[in-house]
Amino acid sequence: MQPTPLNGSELAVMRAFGRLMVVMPKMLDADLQRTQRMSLSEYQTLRHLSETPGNVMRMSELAHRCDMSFSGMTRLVSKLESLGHLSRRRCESDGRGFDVQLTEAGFERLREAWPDHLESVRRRIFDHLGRLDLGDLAAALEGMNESGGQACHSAACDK
Amino acid sequence: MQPTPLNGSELAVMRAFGRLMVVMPKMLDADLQRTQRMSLSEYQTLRHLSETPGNVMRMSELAHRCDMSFSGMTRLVSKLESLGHLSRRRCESDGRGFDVQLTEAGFERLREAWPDHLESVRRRIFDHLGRLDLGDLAAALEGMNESGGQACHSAACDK
DNA sequence: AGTATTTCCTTGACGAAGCAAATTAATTCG
DNA sequence: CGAATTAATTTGCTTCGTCAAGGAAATACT
Repeated sequence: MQPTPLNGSELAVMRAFGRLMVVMPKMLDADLQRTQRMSLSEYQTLRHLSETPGNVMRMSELAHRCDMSFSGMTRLVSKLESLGHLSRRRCESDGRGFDVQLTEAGFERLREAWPDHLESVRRRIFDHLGRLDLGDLAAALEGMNESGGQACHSAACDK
Repeated sequence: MQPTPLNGSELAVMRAFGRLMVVMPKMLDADLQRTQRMSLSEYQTLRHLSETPGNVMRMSELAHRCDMSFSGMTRLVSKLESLGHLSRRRCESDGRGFDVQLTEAGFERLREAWPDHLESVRRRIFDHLGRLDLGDLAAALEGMNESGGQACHSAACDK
């Protein structure tokens, strides 16, 4: 009672994709760790902050964008705060929340790290796209990301 | 001194890809966990065993194929052994090594799990490929997997 | 106003997986 | 053959990130 079997190419894609999911995050993380002594999640956190107006975001929003649980984000932010890359202060309009603000040092750290990260991404990903159309690929990847049904990790379900 | 900046589509691909690396493994794992009470790495381990002649493999070989460290594989195999999905016995030709053998029960478990996993992969991945050519995609993914420079996690460097 | 509910974040406990060191077996060398 | 070296796993310890529970502020209800 197979739900429609796979043909040759599909099987190849499935295998390669399966492996990629395991290996690619490790490679990108290892590259960043090696060249910049920084983890991929730290990088992503700083990047998201840097891309928001004012470089300030609520914890929840940040966790959401980074696809992490609230608790995971609390821990990561604590670490980045101790490194001086960002600061956390109670939100004025809502005393329950916290505003996370990218510091100048954090911004500097990001500027310092991104060329290496970009090089890593280029070498590990872009250099292998071959004939694939970038627009089609972007659309496909975005579709996958939205395939929702939420893994139920990721922020939404920490509580 | 940017190492060649990204154009629009490239940026979109990079962002989507970055997110996918974080989210997709969680989604596939959560799907399998929900429908089959099994983790993705358990599944992959059983699958690799099932695809080898005789359904036997050395620990190191298995770790290598699953892109896990030796230690991680030792623990995973211990768990699967306690579940009766596989058995481990000293290798005859080399007393240092162990042969891991998929049991009939393990094989059955895999047969039971794969339709759900396939459905999950189909829904999360294949349903979003749009115009992408499967052959080109497979080639690209394989290229990325080989982008080597080993993350240095993954088996090779556990020691 | 006073209590109940909900929201936002933090903390505690835990599991998965990695690295480094330890273990035991095979091999190489003198 | 016995010591030194190399190989295949395992065990100890640490880190990352999740879930479950808790605390404090805001909101809703009476």
